[in-house]
Amino acid sequence: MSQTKEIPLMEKIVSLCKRKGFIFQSSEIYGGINGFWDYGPLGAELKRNLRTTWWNAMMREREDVVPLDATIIMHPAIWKASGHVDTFADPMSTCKSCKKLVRSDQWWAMMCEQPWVQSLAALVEPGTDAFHTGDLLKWAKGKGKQLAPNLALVRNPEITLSWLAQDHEQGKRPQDAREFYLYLATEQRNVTGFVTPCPHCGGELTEPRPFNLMLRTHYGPIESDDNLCYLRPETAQAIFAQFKNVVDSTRVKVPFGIGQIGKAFRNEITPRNFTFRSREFEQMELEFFIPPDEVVQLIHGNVSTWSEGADLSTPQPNWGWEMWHRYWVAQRTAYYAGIGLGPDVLDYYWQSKADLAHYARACVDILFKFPFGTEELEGIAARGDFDLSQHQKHSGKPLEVFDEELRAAAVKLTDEQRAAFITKVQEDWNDHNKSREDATLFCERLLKGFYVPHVIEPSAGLDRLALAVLALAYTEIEKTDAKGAKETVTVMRFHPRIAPKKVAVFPLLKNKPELVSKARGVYDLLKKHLAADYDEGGSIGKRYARQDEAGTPFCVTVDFDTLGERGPELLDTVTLRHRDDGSQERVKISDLLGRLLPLVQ
RNA sequence: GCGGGUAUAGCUUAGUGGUAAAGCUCCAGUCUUCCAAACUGGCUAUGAGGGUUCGAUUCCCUCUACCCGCUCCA
Repeated sequence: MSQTKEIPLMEKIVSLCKRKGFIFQSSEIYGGINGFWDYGPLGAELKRNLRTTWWNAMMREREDVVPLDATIIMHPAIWKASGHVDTFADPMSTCKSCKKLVRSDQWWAMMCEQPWVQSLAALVEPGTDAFHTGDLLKWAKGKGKQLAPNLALVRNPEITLSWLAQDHEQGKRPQDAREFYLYLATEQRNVTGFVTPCPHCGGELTEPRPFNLMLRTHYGPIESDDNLCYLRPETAQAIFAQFKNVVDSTRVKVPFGIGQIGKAFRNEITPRNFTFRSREFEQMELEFFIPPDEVVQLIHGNVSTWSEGADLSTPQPNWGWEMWHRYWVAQRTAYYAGIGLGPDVLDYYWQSKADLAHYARACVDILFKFPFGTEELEGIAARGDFDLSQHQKHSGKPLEVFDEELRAAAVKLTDEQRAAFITKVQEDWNDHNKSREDATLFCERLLKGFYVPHVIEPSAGLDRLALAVLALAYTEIEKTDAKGAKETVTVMRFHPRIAPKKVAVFPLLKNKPELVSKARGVYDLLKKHLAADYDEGGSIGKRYARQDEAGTPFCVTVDFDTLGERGPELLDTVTLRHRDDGSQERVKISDLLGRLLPLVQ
């Protein structure tokens, strides 16, 4: 069979996911539902394994992180405090001409970057809004035609400019540059009112429509505004909301973390790329609480900041936020390497100051090279004390911790040292646009031993990780069969730790009862400790191929040697076959678990 | 939400205004001593709803889902 066209890799992966039971479309028999995906038998195991690796690496194997499992629906005030009610309702406009989507809050910023706006700005006298109608007319017929073809000024310069002239005669002039562009975009002002121009082509933008990205529901049987609530758009906020309870119930001390794995929901505008962006997804989030640098300074007399090559292996008491942030990037990188995602498939994107949310100090995205592009797998943000402070403010409940060392250090300060410390904090905070009052209050509490911890947030998407792992595992091998015909076989090369099934057991032949019962026995032995599979259908080669597609790293075959037919030295030994190179070795049944368990755990 | 494309079995494809074909997969059996063997038999499909028509999988409309762009960033 000659392949007439090359099927894109992503389509092959989607097809395999369905065929083998990794991922199905949600509600498929009813036509499916946009942005929702189900995990089939193999996918459910795969995801569970990934979840477990995160849980173990982030919590079980550490002394300083504890878990939480909070509800999906929480008090709606949480989302007010976190800012999601506001920021997740971005109003958007569509251009009636070029159909592009524009976020209303970014309209002016986009405008300023456009060549047509910049070339127009050159015609307007800086600072005065003074301009020559002749210049504008000339622009409209020349540059404007190329740069902003759908702008009213370009399509119909005389009429458009007449409004400007008319207002001008009456002493009205555009208040600012923004309004100036509204004039230039408006042709029939008496009919349409002012038109907002599309930054891309100058065409007319629709009225902004709200895009609320949170899914809503109501608690209680009667729907009303009083019981409106949201399905959480992230798991993180529950951690902040329960921060105090965790601190009070577990004897944790800063620095420490709270981790959580759970579902989150976002009404994405366009779910896309298979499960990569879906409306219901699972997050694995850690909020790691650290002392503010000011606290570290006071207790230790210095703050360790990051420099190239700094040792990030073991946390130090004098680490500042920057070190902790880098530390978690290193930790997460090591985690990914441990499940097979090495440096060759990962990338990092350090957000620039302009990209950062206003409260964030730094954020790095860990990216994976997906078949459809290099996209985010996890974000690691240094969020300062924004979240806890917001909840402290909105709830009215103190979310500070008390640090005995801190108080002891503060007590030792002389009055001059205290004053100098406070002045220094006020200056530093001023540089970050924070008020002097806030700084003073912060110092007051701090010198008594109280502070609101800062947070480093490694936040990973489980579904994205599952997709990454599927994409990475997918391998096609060209084979030539006995007749010389070429065929392509698929092998899912999962890291053994995350493979859905660890081992499959076969009798060499299914019509020999002795082989079957022996193989069953081996299967019963293994399945108590490993995700194991038993198969006696088809030929031995077919069974290997089936397991290769499922990504099972090991197959065990019971043959006549196992029964001792060729002598006692091979009695109770089996063939252990390795997925990736097809190699085989002879292993005693009693040694199997000892061999396999270390490889898959 | 807007624009473009797609929709036939579990998968990959064929085909037709007159009741859908094939390969692979899957299941059962015969056989088979280690990488999708062979043989026999079997299950399974025109995304949903309307319209035109004597008759629609085929033509038209609507919806849904998927893919590509605008947008988004766990």
